[in-house]
Amino acid sequence: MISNSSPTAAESEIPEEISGLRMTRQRQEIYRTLMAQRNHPTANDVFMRVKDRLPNISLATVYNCLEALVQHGIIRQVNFDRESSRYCPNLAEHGHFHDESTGVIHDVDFKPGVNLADFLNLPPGAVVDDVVVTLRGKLTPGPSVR
Amino acid sequence: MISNSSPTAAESEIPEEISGLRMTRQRQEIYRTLMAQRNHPTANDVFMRVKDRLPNISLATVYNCLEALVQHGIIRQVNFDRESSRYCPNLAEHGHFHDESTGVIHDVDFKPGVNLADFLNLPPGAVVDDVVVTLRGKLTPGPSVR
DNA sequence: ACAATAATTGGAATAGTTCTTGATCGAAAC
DNA sequence: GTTTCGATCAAGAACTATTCCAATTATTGT
Repeated sequence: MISNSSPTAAESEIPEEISGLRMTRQRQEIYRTLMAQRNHPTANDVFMRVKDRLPNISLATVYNCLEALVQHGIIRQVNFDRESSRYCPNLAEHGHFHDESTGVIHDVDFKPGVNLADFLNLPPGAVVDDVVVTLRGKLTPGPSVR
Repeated sequence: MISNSSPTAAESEIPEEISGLRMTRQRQEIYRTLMAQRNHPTANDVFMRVKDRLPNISLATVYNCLEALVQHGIIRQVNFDRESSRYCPNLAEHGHFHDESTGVIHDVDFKPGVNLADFLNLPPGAVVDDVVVTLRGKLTPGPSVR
């Protein structure tokens, strides 16, 4: 559901400037591209998609813009093992499930109210700033209820 | 505790052959190296450490051996973002906490009896083969009780 | 509009890892 | 004991994703 769904009008709103980040044409188009097709594209995927609207953009700029957006908390960078980084405009804290049959990456939300310490034996004194949860497996068709 | 602790005698036992993997001198030494200092070394770290005993080993062989050991489930490969892969002889399912102040990586065990579905809204029909949990943060000294 | 600052480009550079090739090793057959 | 054959090893080349660099261009404040 979440992965690859179309953005709502509200989600597509691109602020003129966010906490000191200049919203240049390139950054806008890259952000728009991520929102339009939320299937966790790589930098190169974004590069190819955004060329439609910005034929002169360079891959370096795509990397620069993606990093700027990540730094300002507007998008998230997602890594699977040592594969190319992927980018995701879902800002809610969430994990990812990589379906090995189709290659599709699904967002996985945390159940509300759960705490890290509920299921992990953290080292004493650990203050956690960032949590990454990545799952790999298969999505069985299963009996679809309708 | 777990991270960087010395191995017990039992843990150091290196089987002659495991599920079709020939335990060559190089693979033995690399495995021994991982067990001796369990602080999640990179391939290059392993390369440098193992040169003491195998002065002629090549980095390519270290990569080959590490991959062979990973493929046969004898060690685990752990990745942090796009940094170099690190290798870990702790086979128990566990996550990692990366202490940003010291750079030390601590193993983090799952609490016994917890289930993925207890804290994640998995997509329906998902069969999870592999779970990666990575935490980033700081280890505050805290009031040490003694 | 103008100066100052920041972003973009295209190509070169880098780092980590994988690939290729020929040499070597080891187990089993002869 | 020698031969055979596949697996492993070493060295370096190649590859890929990403970053860096220097020159150009865009954006913002005055």
